[in-house]
Amino acid sequence: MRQQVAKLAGVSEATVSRVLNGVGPVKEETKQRVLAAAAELGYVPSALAQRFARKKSGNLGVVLPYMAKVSLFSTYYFSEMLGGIGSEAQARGNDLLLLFRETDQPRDYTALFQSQKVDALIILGARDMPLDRQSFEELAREGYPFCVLNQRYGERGEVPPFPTIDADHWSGSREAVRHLIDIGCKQIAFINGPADYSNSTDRRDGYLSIMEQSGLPVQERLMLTGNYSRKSGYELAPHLADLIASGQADAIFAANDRMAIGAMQGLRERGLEAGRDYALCGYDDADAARMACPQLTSVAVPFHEMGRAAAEQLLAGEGEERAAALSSELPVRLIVRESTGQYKPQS
Amino acid sequence: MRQQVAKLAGVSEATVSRVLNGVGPVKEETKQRVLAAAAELGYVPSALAQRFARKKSGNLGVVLPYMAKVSLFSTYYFSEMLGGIGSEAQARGNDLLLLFRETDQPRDYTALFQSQKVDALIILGARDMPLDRQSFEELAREGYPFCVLNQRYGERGEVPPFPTIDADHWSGSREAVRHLIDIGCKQIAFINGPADYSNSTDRRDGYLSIMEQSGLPVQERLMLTGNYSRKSGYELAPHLADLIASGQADAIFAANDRMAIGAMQGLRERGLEAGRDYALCGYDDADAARMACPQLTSVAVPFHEMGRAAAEQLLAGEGEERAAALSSELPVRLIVRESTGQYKPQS
DNA sequence: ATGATTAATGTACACGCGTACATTTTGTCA
DNA sequence: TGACAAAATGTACGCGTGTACATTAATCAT
Repeated sequence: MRQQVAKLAGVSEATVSRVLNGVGPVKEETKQRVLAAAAELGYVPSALAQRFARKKSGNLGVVLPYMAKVSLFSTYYFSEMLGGIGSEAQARGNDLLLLFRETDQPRDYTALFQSQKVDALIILGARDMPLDRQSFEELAREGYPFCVLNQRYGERGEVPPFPTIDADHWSGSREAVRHLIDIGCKQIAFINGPADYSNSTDRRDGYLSIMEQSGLPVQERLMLTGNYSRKSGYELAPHLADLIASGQADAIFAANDRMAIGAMQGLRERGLEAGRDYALCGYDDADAARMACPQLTSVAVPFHEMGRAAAEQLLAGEGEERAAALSSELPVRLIVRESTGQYKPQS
Repeated sequence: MRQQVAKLAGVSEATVSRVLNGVGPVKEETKQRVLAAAAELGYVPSALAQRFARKKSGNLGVVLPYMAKVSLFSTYYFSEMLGGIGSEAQARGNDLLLLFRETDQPRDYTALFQSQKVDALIILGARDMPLDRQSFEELAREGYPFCVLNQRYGERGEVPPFPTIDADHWSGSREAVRHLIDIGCKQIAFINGPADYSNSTDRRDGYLSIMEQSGLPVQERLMLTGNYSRKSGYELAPHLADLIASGQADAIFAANDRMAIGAMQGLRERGLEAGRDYALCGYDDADAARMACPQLTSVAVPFHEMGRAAAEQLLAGEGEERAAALSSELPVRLIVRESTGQYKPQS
């Protein structure tokens, strides 16, 4: 096929290749002839052969947990990140390879590189567990380019053991709780997610930090745990209702919007309304926050930008600076809506 | 690398290839020697070279509209389908190649095949527009394996001009409206989406069909149009509020959950509550339906199964039957919840 | 024991590109 | 005009597989 183009243009195959790749010195007139011939014959180079010859797959792999039935994660979360990754990858001429990982059944990431299926890897929905950590350490040891999103390893502030792009959930949590305190709440219940997400521990630390800083006592019975699903928030409602009804809680800060909405629904069944009987703040600012009944005060996380930044960092060419490692913790922003906006605790 | 394995196992490279691919007769003992040698050396075949040699990319392409800022589509919709496609592709050893298409800027689908980037293609979020149609007709003409999801071309009941997998939205719409009629509603407003989705026209036809069948007059002023976004539903609220307040409407059927929720929110601002002052039914049964304030009656669409079926159909090997074309219209199911369940119109 | 059949393995090469290197053409300066 | 550098193009080959075909080893029926 390329041969036919070469013949039609009256040049060698090598020149065809040079023209199509814009490499090496080529006479303008020759270039036009080749281009015309290629168009004439409808020649499209085989990406398979190109990649094989270049020894580059041209693929950016994206690993995401496969949520069979229950979706613990918000689809918002992933589609935002995917969008960011996709736009950057596309701009740089890379394709996106989607890799589902069954939960607790981690894929062999190194094999993805060894088989040259991907040139770089972005991992979503990772947790801080021995198995995950081990995989990532191996990747780092072998020097493969990869990046874990929205998850931190190692202590906050320290230089991470491998590339990650996270958001500043500690500050986000502080801002959320500070807002609750600002509007007069004093007994703030906290629904966190599983501790094997740094997301969860960071939010807990932020909560504890601002509570202490504000001179409010931290009470064990106000610290609850769900699994980031709506249902888990819903199931905590009976307990929360007791706390609120007995005056032991006047606000709820949930580690994500889905749990916040679940709790809200459960509390409504018990006659308690967010924004009236208690203040409620979620996290993530998913579209669900705007769909909720009293619209949800929440913390907006730049998922899209996180994805974009990760892709940029991984696909950055030779010429570009690798200044990414610094800003690997992106800022978040509190969005105040009805679920806290109209609430006034009866001090 | 493969050479080293061959040497270590004391065989030729061809035998290594045979063992690893399980092809041709190989003595058991030889097989074990080769496997041991491969494991010993940590040999992983290059997918790049394999695909090049086999002239198969091993990729199933998935085209989805890139929603820059506004997300007209529910992420639920796409992530469900993606999940279905992914599980089936993974089971068959294919990779998923994600291809974003900027709205109104269609990619050259044939080039994807010509460049051998994909072996088959699934298209999500397509519309019935000249540009889309043209692309698909070309694909069909060239004989490339592809499938359009949740969109129909040609008349209902006719054999489609190219492979599609759709759900029976005509019946879904009928069921939804029939339910509204069953609970006593007589003046049912209908918020539809843009007419260039067969989804929309099918729902409209279903609406008209059941209204007529039930002897209810169809009134122009009750037929509204949004663009499937929450906002578009919200913006119709003033008009809807007038209709309801003046007794000209007692129910709303929205073509998706997001518009339903938008309308519900707008109506709430005007003192009208779904399930109390009017009945409300959405469509899609997205997770948002369960998060909404009165939980939303909706029509569940088997997005996951649609994706799975499409992938199955496209990746079906030689041995398997190609019995898919028949059942290209999957059934949907009405899910009754609070937004209609408790409503009793004052007849 | 011998030929015929089949199993097991080896040899050789194509796949379609990119590119190092060799070669030819063009341009420049004296 | 000739010598030389630079630009333009051609030639040749490697990339790592899969596999058609050739070859050798094993099995079996007679």
